[in-house]
Amino acid sequence: MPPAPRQSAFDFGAPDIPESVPAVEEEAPEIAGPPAGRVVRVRPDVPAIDKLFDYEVPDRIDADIRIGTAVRVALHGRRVGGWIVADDVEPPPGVRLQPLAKVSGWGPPAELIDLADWAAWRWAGRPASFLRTATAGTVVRALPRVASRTGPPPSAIATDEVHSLASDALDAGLATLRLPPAADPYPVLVAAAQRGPILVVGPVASTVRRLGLRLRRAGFPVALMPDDWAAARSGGYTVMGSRAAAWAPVAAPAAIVVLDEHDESLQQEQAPTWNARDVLIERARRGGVPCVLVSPTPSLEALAVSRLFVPSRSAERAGWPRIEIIDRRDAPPGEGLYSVQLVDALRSGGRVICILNRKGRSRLSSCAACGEVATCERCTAAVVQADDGTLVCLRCDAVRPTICVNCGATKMKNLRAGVSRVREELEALAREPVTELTADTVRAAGGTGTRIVIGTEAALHQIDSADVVVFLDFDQELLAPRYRASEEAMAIMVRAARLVGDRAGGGRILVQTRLPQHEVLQGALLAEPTRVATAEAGRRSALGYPPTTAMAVVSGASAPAWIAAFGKHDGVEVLGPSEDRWLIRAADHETLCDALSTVSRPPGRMRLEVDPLRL
DNA sequence: CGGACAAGCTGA
DNA sequence: CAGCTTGTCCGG
Repeated sequence: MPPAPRQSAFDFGAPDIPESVPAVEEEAPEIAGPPAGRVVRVRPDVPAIDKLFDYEVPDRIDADIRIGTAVRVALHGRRVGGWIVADDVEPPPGVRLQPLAKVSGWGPPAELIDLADWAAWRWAGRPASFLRTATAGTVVRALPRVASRTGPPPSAIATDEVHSLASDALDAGLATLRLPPAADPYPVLVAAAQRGPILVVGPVASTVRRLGLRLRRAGFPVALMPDDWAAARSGGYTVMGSRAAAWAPVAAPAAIVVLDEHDESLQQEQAPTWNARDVLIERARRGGVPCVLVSPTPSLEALAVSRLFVPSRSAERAGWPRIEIIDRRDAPPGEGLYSVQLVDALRSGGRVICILNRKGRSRLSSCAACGEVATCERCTAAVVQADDGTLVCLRCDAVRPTICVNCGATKMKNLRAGVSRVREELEALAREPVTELTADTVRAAGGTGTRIVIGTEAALHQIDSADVVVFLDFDQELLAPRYRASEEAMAIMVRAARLVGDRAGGGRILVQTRLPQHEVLQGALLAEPTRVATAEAGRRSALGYPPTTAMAVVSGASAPAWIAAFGKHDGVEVLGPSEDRWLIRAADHETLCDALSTVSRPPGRMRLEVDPLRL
C-alpha cells in the first residue's frame, strides 16, 4: 500500500517566480560535485516533445514522489505537466537540474508507465497520450482506503455451465470464451472475481456498469471507471469500464476480462488507434495473470492468439434467436424490399425493428443547380451518393465523382433519403404509424412511441428490446467492400440477436438476402460462428490481410514526406499510393512496429493508423 | 509545444 | 544596418 500523502506537501516554496528574473546567473559557483539529492526522470505531457528530462526532488515532496506521480515541471521557461517515469536516476553530466515545481497528484502505477511505452511502439503513438488516458480526469490528491475483500464465500455463489467454463478458461491463461448473444456474462465475472480483484472492460459503458452494480450487490468491492479512478488506484477493487478502462490504474489485477472483444468500438478511432483488447492481452501477459476474451463471435485476432472455449452445442444454440432467411433471388418483380414474410411480421403484433443498411446518403440525388437527376453514365440507372461523396451506381457499381453530367455543378440535393421513403411504405403496408431512427435522430425519453421502427444500423444501438428484427437488405453488409465485412456483418447480427433475445423467449430475426448460403447467415442460423471464422481466416491468409499480417495506413498531407523518410526495411512492404494513402505491411507487429518507430514525423498533418479497420 | 537565436529580407 | 520575418533547434 502506498503511503498516505502528507497534506502540506503538494505545493511548496514560492509561487511561480516571474520567468524573467535571471537569478541563477548571479549565484556563486557550486563548491564540490553535484548534490546527492534524489533525481527523477519526467515525461512531459507536451504532444511534440518525445523526450525525458531529469529533475531534483525537493525534500518537502519526497514522500509523494513515486513512479507515475503527476507533476509540474519547469521546461524551457514555462511550466508543463508530466509524469515521473523513473526514480533515482543518474542525470546526464553537465546538465543543471531544476527542482520539480509541484506535485499535481496521483498518477498511474509503474506497470502502466511501461505499458504506455509499449503501446506507443505498438500503435506508433506517443507514450504521453496513453498516460493521459491512464490518469484521472481531475487531480487526485488523496486515495480512499484500500478496499477490504467483502466478497461472499465461494460456496455461496451458485455455479452453472458458464461459470465452470469460465473457470477453465481462466486456468488456460489467455483464452477466448465464446458465449452466445443471449448468454449472461455475469458468471464469467464472478468466476474471475473469486480469484481476487479483477479488471473488466467492455465496449458499452452502460452494460459494463450494470454488471458492476450486480457484482457490488453480491459483495465484491467494485470501482466503476472513470468516476472511481481514485478507488481503483488505491487497490483491492474490481475495476470495470469501457475502452479507456483498459488503462485503469490497478497495479495487479487477479485476472482480466474483455467483454465483446470482437466489438470495433474497443478500438480508438483517432490515432493512435489502440485496441483495448490488445492492450489488455499485453497487460495480462506482463502481469502473469489470466485474460479471458468473451464474445459470441470471436475476432480472428483473438482466435489467433488464445485458446478457444465453447459451451455445449445445445447451450450455444439456445443462446441465439431463431433466424429466418428470406431468399430474395426469386422475388416477384415489383415486390421490392417488401416480402410476404416481412408484411406478415409487420402485421403480427409485437415490436418490429426494420433495419435498412443503406449507407448511402440518398436513394436518389438531383443536381442542386439544374435539377437533373443523377444517373449512371454507363448504364443510366439512378446513382446514390455514398458517404465519401462519390456517386455510386447500384446496378453496375460504377463510381464517379459528384459532378452533374448536365451542367457540371458539384452540389447534389437528396430527393429522397433511403430510410425515409421506406418508412412511408412500411406505414402503408402496416396501416399504422412507423417511426424512423437514424444516427442523428434523438431518441425520445420514453422510447419511440410506435410499435414498428425503421432505421439504419444505428437503431440497433438505440433500442434495447424488440420481438422481431428485420434486415430489409442484408446484402449490402455482406458485400461491403471492406476486408472485415463478414466480421462486421456478424457483429450486427449479434446486436440484433441481443434485442430479440433467445429462441426460447420467442426472439426472431428476419433476413432478406440474395446470398442465403453466405457463411454469416449460415453461422447465425446454425449458431455456429466458426463458419465465419474459418471462411474468413482462409481468405485473409490468401490475401495477406491481418491477422496473418500486420498493417498500417499512412495518409494526409505529409504522408509523402513520411513515406520518403521511411524508405525500405527488410520484411516490410510499402504499397501505394492509392487515393493518397499508403499501406505498410509486414509479417507481424514486431517487424512492422520496429520499422515504423525508425521514422520521426515530418511537419504537417498526417495520420498513421496501425491495424486499420478499413483499408 | 513555444521560446531563443540565427540567418535572410527590406528600406533607407 | 536596424527592424522585421522565417526557420531550426532544444528543453533537465
